Amino acid sequence: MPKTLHIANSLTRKKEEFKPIHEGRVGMYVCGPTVYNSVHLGNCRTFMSFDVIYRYLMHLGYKVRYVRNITDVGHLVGDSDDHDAEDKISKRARIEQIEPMEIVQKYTVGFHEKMQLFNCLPPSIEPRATQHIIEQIEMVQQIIDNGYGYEKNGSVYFDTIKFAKESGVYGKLSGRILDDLISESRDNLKNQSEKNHPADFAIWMKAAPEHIMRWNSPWSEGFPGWHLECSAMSTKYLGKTFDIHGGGNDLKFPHHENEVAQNHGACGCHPANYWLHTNMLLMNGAKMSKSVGNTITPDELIGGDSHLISKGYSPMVIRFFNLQAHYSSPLDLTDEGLQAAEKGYRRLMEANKTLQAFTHPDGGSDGALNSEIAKLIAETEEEMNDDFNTPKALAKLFELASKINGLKDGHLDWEALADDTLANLKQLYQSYIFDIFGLKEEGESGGDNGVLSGVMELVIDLRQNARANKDWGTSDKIRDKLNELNVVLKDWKDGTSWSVN
RNA sequence: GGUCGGUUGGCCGAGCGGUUAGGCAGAGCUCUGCAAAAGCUCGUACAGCGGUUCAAAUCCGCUACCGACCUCCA
Repeated sequence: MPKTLHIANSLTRKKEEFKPIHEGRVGMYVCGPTVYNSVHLGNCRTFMSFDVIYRYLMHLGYKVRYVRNITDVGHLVGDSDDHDAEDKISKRARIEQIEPMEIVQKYTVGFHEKMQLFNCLPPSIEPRATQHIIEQIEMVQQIIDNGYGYEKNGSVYFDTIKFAKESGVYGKLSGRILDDLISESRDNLKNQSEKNHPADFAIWMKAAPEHIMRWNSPWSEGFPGWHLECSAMSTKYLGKTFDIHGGGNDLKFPHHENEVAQNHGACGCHPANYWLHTNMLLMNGAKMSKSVGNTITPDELIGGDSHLISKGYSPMVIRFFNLQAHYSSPLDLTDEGLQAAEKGYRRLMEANKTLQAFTHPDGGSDGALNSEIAKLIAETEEEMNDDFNTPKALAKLFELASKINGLKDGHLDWEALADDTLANLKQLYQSYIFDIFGLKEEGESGGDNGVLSGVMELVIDLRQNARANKDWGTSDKIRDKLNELNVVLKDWKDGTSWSVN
């Protein structure tokens, strides 16, 4: 387990020590959503994963500039380089019979709501493609000037084959083999319209007459290619070369590969030192897709409004569920798995409440328990340094939960625990659960001015009297009735605690 | 078809050469008026077949399944 942060770099396919370009600072770019529809649950997983990465980098003391774009133009339906292909936003606008920018607004707002629900921190900058048309046009020009772009009938294409041959870079990220790309031409050269080669891709597209979203450019009235926005905006806000580029692994090809090509083509340098790819969210063993019939929206998952699940799961349970798997592994969403996560989440939160309420009876000494706990604390940190291993770090927190419960239970001896170890443990739990994992307490009404707790104190007191008189009828009635109201009573040796479910 | 990756106990999911992952579920016990919670103990694993090694879930080969990408996708 490493003492310093190590990251699995998709570019090199190796785990490497993380070294930022500028000491103490990190620039991170993550491909955001195309806002033509409600957010896909898979999007949420990716952004939750990067949220934890963002939070952990800050925890390590880095000043992080986290850029996550909003794609609001250029993403086409179907064949991406076909003039008749429709822009995703435009298409939706036509269906809903409103302006494209109304679509963008509507689904951007919806996206932000979901991000907030899942407790994802907003990125430092959230640039939109339509706000950076000028930068994109400039980049197209640079690519042309450097000999990697060519214009045909108002559209501009990236000369992939030329770039691939000259740079030796193309295909590195996604593991494509250059020969395969080149030989592709024999198969479908015939039906290519304007491109010199099927592997070439549009960086500027001339708009068909009926195309609504269009801007003036030196080549035509048109719109930028999808891959271009990320190159242009990452360069603008993070520089020509920055630290981390992230996204779902389904973007590796062609999106990220083409992004790399564009950056090289424009400025002759590699955009990011470390590439991170999150893996897919599966539903009952397969990637969610409409044809398989295993899709579920965030709202349906939370509301329990789907035949795929037996009940609704809260956003924090879903977040916890996500933390139990490594970001680079596929995660299978199942009803049983979610139920397990729900209980695990509660157990962890309960342990934290117990822990934070601890006061050390007497300054303990350095016993076996002390070193055991100190070791687990250190290991938690090291697990996160190992490529953000949240499931492993979480496992350590659970091992610590046993210790916490043991102390509360009287099973473990306070004498064997030193004051500063307890303080460290409190600090660890607090920062991991809330700051790094981004979990939070749920179902807390708040703002009742302590009325509820006052009432509960009274009720528990009355019930305590009944119990003292062995009036089990009354005491059980109170407990049962409260249970119906989702208030759970637990009788401990030294009193009764309550919580709202 | 091509290219990657995966196959771990009832379920989810870590580990990637020697050591308990963890969560959930299950069994027994302790505590308790009962319950809940908690604690203690326990069981069932590394797809199959070969190989390398003192030692393999972990490395290599083959086979069988599964998935992703190759076309829009987080």
